[in-house]
Amino acid sequence: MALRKVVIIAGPTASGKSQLAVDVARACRGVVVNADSMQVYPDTPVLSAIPSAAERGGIEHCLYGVFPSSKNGTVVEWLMLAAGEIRRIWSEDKLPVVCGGTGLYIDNLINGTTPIPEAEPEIRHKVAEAAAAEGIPALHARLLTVDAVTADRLSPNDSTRVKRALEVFYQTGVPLSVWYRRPMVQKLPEAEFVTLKILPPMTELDERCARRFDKMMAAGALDEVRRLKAMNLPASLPAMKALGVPELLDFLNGNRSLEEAVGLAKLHTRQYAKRQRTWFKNKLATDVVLNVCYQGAENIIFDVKKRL
RNA sequence: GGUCGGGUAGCUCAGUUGGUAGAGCAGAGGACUGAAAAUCCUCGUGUCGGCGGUUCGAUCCCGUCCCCGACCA
Repeated sequence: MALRKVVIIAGPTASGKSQLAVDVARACRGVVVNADSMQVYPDTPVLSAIPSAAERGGIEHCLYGVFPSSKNGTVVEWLMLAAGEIRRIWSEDKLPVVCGGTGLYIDNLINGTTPIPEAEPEIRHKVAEAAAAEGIPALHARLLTVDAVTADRLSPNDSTRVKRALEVFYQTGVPLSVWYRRPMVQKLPEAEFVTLKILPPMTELDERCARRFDKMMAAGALDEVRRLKAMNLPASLPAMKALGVPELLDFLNGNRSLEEAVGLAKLHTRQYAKRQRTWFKNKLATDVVLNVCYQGAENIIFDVKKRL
């Protein structure tokens, strides 16, 4: 099987990855593929920083806004779509340039996932109800009786993972830790990844996050949230958790001043950037590292190009 | 000017019936395989407003001064 190249561009929010992706794509006959868990939803283009037509500069982009905001998208669904797009791009003799800030998506694309049957909605619902009624530590105690290995690994407060582990057990009758002993399956075994990460110092990111949020406000972020609010979606949906959405909703509902909402949104953006930085710094093997935010640099493009 | 509250970690505050103090937030670092812009873990010495006094010992009690807030003049 011939190896095919995929360029991965990873970095924290506001580090300039979208621009870098376009520049790489332009230099290498590329198509940009979104790897961002929020940019898959179409209703917050401003707040989730989906590249505008001008920013795309005539380069083809895909997987932006592909899920309705009412949907609870998952990594695996994204992986299937991404694998499909990447193969299509190859078939057109072009270079896939995967760009995004969601470490989990990129990690799973490169390293694969363990195939586990999907939990039925009724089971997920039951677990969610139990969590609300009894609290996460109680669920963790229950997990301990059916999957001690996973329970030991997890904090009793880790709602996302404790619920997931229980869902898997209730759905399949097999503990998650047993599933994880099986080999991971790669969605694109024929791919060879060229990985590029942007890791700017936090001081630089801090400034850029704040400035960018001001730009988002000027670009109509508040109207965007007003429209989203009118859709009446449950607050638990991922699309409702995009940075800036909960904060601006609080303002629209009269629960905090606009100034306060903006301040909090900037803070949360910064904290998120920090988490992304940690993931990419420690967990993502990398071919090329850029230690400042990308603002155009030919040598980086050249560096990527010679690895293709 | 008077009375009453307050002045404790970067911020908001708790507390010590006198044995030099602790939460939340912020900050730093970290984890991460099906909601991941999610979720979680670790990290807390600061003249306890200043100066005196009482005491073996004061952030805590007393005096005095300074600052903030409310009310009364």
